[in-house]
Amino acid sequence: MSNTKVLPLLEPEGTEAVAPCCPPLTERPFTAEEAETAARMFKALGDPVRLRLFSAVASHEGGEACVCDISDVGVSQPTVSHHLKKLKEAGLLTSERRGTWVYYRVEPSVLAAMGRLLAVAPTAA
Amino acid sequence: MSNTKVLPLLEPEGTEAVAPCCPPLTERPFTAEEAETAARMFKALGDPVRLRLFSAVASHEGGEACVCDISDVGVSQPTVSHHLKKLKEAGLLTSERRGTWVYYRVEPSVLAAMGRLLAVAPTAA
DNA sequence: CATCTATGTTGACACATGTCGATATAGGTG
DNA sequence: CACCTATATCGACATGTGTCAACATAGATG
Repeated sequence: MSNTKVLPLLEPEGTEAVAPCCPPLTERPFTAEEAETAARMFKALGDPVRLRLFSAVASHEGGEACVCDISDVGVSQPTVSHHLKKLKEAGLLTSERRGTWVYYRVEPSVLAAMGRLLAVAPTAA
Repeated sequence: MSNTKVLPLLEPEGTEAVAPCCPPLTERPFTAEEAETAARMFKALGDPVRLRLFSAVASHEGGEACVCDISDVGVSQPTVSHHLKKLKEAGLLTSERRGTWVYYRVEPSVLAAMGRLLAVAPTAA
C-alpha cells in the first residue's frame, strides 16, 4: 500500500492561502523579514534526524504517527523528543496526546507554503 | 611561496548528485542516506543571509548575478563570500569568474529536486 | 610596475546546536 | 496505591556556525 494519498497538499483552485509567508524564491530578492521566516522552516528540515522524523510522520498512514512508530532513527529517546519539539516550534508538525501516546501530524499548509517558495515563477516577462 | 592552484576539474564533493536524491517526503520514510543528502540542501537555505543571497541570484535578470549586485544584505564582505561558498558547496549555486567579477547562478536541477521533495504538484492552474 | 577594485581566505571568537544520561511527568494496569 | 510504559525536560558537554578584521589573490588600468 504505497499509493495511499496521505495529505491534500495543494488545492488546485487555490482555495486558501494559509501561510502567506513569501513569494517564490525566484520572483524577487527576499527581504530580511521574509528570509527570517522562510529560513526558519528550511532550518528545521536541515538536520538529517529531523528530516527522517518529518518524513516518517508525513508518510505514515493516516498522516499521523505516534512517537513510538518513528523513533527508530538511531538516536536516543530524549534526542528524538528534542527534534520533534523543534519541528513543532517551526510550525511543521502538530502534536496531540491520546492516552499514553503522543501523535504527531504534518501541518499541511506549511508544506504547501514551502512548495510555493520553490515553485518556478510562471515566467514573468 | 606561491601556492599550487587547485584545479576545479576535480569536483570537491557535494557539488553534484543533487538531482536524483530522494523521493517525496510524504512517500515513505527517508533512509539515513537520503536524509543526509536532502538535509544538506535544506540546511544551506536555513540561514536568512544565505536565503537572501540565493533569492537575489535566483531572481536576478538572466538568472545570474555578480557578487557586487547582491552583497547588500547587511553583513560584511567576507561573510557574503563565506555564505556564497556554502551555497556552492551545497550544490545550489555555481560560479564563474568573468574579468574582475564573479557571477553566480542557480543550479537549475536543484529547485526542481527540492520541489519534488515537498511533493509539489506542477501547478497547472 | 604601481595601484585600484572585486572577491576569496585565514584566524579568532561568541554563540547555537546535537547529543546523551539522569530525571520528571502523564497515563495505563494490577 | 505500587508499578510499568511512553514521552518530555534538564544539565552538561563537544562540536558546528555565523561573524568580523586582517590579509591574500585576481584582474584591470594607468
